[in-house]
Amino acid sequence: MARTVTERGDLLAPLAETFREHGYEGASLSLIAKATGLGKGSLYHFFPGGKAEMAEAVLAEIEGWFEGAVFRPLREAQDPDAAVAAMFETVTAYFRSGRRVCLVGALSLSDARDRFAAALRRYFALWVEALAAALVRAGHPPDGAEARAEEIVGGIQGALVLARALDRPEAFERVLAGLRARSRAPA
Amino acid sequence: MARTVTERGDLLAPLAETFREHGYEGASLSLIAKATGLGKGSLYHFFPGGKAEMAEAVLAEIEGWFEGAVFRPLREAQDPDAAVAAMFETVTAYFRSGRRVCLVGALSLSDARDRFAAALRRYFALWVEALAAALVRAGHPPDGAEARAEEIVGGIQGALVLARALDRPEAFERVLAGLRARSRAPA
DNA sequence: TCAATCGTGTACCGATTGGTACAGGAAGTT
DNA sequence: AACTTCCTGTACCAATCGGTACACGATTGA
Repeated sequence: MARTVTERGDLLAPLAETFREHGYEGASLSLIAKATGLGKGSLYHFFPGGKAEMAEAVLAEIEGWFEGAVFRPLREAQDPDAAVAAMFETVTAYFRSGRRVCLVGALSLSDARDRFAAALRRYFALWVEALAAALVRAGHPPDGAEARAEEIVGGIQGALVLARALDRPEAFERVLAGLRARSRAPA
Repeated sequence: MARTVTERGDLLAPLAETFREHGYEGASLSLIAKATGLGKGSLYHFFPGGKAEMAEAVLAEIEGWFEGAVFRPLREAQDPDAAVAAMFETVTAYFRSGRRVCLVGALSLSDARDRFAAALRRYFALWVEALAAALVRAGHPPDGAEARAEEIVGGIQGALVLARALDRPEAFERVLAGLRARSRAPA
């Protein structure tokens, strides 16, 4: 049979997109096979644990991407306010202005939440923690910083829900603009 | 065979809970049968359209409940600021302080979004519209009112995502308290 | 009392699910 | 050239999916 020498890493992107579009339960193996162009044999070769292992791998890759592109800059940037601004830009691009679903958020509301509870919690905990630290360094009062960070991270997730339900991507950008304005350092 | 004379309306509550817990795809007919205590024969007697008709009925009932308990009070209350406060209390109770999922929001992120697009859009559009009207009557500047309403409704949805992912219901109440504070009439 | 209607459970349908088994070809090693 | 490892597609599995058919019992009205 033909051999294409696929790398496991190359599968993560189409896998993620399939899970985003159809959810965990809805992403059937035949859909996954179509998206990756691989048969079941190859899929089970790379992911012996089946669908669950595929989803775990995707979640790990997402967390890694956010760690490098969002969380670490928030924690370490020299100008924390600029880092917060960059976060909004990065997130807007990542979610395609509200047209793309957050897989972590979608899984959190779904049936599969319990199965991936640890990964889901870690993703949001890291985000809130990093953002709260940046807000404090930018001059926000420390005691309210975590609550404010939760509000912003939650607000982004809610904006995705709203934009998708209303089928109006501009609502996403508008809500994010409001969140950004309010995250500026207070006078 | 035994006849229990079930009413169609009595089925909506267990149906809604099943869809909330397992999503649309995940709510199998056997789960639904167990939750309602009815066999397939009875279910298809009340809902000839099958699962899709059950979900439509549940969404219609949810919209009706929110119309009476949330949307109309926002539109018609004599004290609009008190109506906004009441909305936060009603919503907190309805979502069991973040332990209960918003079915409309969850469906919006799921595979089933396209199928129920009209109902999902209407629910959120009604909510944003009613809230924006209340904010204006409470003294908020009219040009930013819809954006602010979107931010609040989205914020509630995001708080549900966050509380569920973090498995920390108090995060829901904390975010809602912040939203409430910011929805007060400006000086 | 008899017939019609309404609810109901069970059996069944084809299709699809996630997962396994395996044969076999391509590439690399010796 | 023989051998091994890796990757691949196909065939197959039991289980479950949403949905249909239908027969039976209870209720109701005449």
